[in-house]
Amino acid sequence: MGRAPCCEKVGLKRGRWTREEDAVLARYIREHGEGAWRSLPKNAGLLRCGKSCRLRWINYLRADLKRGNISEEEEEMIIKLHATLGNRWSLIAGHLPGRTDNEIKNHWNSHLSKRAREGGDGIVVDVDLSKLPGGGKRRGGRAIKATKAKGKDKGKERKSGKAKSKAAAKMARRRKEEDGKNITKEQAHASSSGVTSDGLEEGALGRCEEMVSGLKDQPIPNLDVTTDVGDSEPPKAVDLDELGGSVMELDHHHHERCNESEGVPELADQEELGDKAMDFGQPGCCNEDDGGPPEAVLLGDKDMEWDLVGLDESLANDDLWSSLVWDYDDMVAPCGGQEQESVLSDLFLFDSI
DNA sequence: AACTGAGTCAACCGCCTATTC
DNA sequence: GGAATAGGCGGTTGACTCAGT
Repeated sequence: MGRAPCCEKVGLKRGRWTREEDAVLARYIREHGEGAWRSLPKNAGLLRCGKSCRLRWINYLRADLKRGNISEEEEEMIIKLHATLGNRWSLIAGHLPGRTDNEIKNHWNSHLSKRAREGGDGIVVDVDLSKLPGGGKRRGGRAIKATKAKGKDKGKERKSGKAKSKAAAKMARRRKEEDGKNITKEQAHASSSGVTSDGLEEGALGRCEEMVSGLKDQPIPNLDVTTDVGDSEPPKAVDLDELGGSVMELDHHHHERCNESEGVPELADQEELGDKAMDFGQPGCCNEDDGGPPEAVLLGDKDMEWDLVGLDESLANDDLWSSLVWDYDDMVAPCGGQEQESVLSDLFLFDSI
């Protein structure tokens, strides 16, 4: 009964990851890059499921993670995005630099859901998906990433017609099943206000994502890095132009996950970075206990909070920079966040409705 | 000091889509 | 065209922590 496990689980270790395992995983990914998760444990010598490795990397070891408490600004953003997107945590996380879907999901379930139910502060963008083509729920699935195409079927952005209709039939069946069930108010709201089908993503929400991308393309007004980075500090936008040819010196004295014997990359690939050279300073200093202060990234004489394992990779593939799009100082206007709200409203105005 | 209940969060599970063969 | 595989997602679980009694 039941489906086969995602991988051979006999003899695999489960539960919390040890620091040694973290180090092995981080080093392997630094050397070989992300991907091939299924074969990764074997190749890296880890007694873990590939999925577990992926989760560990994404939720904990990745370079651009922002650790510490979720700030009030971030909470506001989560509430607003959730009102629009529903439980699509990965999408929400995509708009909160340094936060993972798991982290946001946990935070939501532990306190924000209650607060959202009670207070309902923040904007709610109501979108009745039943009025949209294929209004329904998108679950799981691999995000389409051009970079992943690697030359194979690059133009094939969506399913083939047949596969699509097959999946659509499946979804229809599923929706029919769900229609027969009693759903909670919250689920209903999420379903009606944000969750979407493939069709929608090509349409209205797809445009929404385009608008987000559009924002990303906008010149980011200022590089606001501080010397005092508390846990509650909102994420900051980074303008590469501001960096100019400056050297980013990465201080990792307090890196909580880096194994001393492994170290961190000393210098990112100059070709990848152009004139933005990165000096990682003394490699491999950090093997401290959990809970150490956040990482500092020195930009000339300025510090900013960051975690550093694999930062070179993030820089190389632009993921890091492309995710740093929200500048809260700019968005949260003195007049009570109206500007932020207007940005969000703009994001979710569907002219097709 | 011992117990308990609530809160937190890392990790797991099962299902999904995309891609490859 | 269909099966197999890989990877991504949201939901759920359970270990752990901590405040309250």
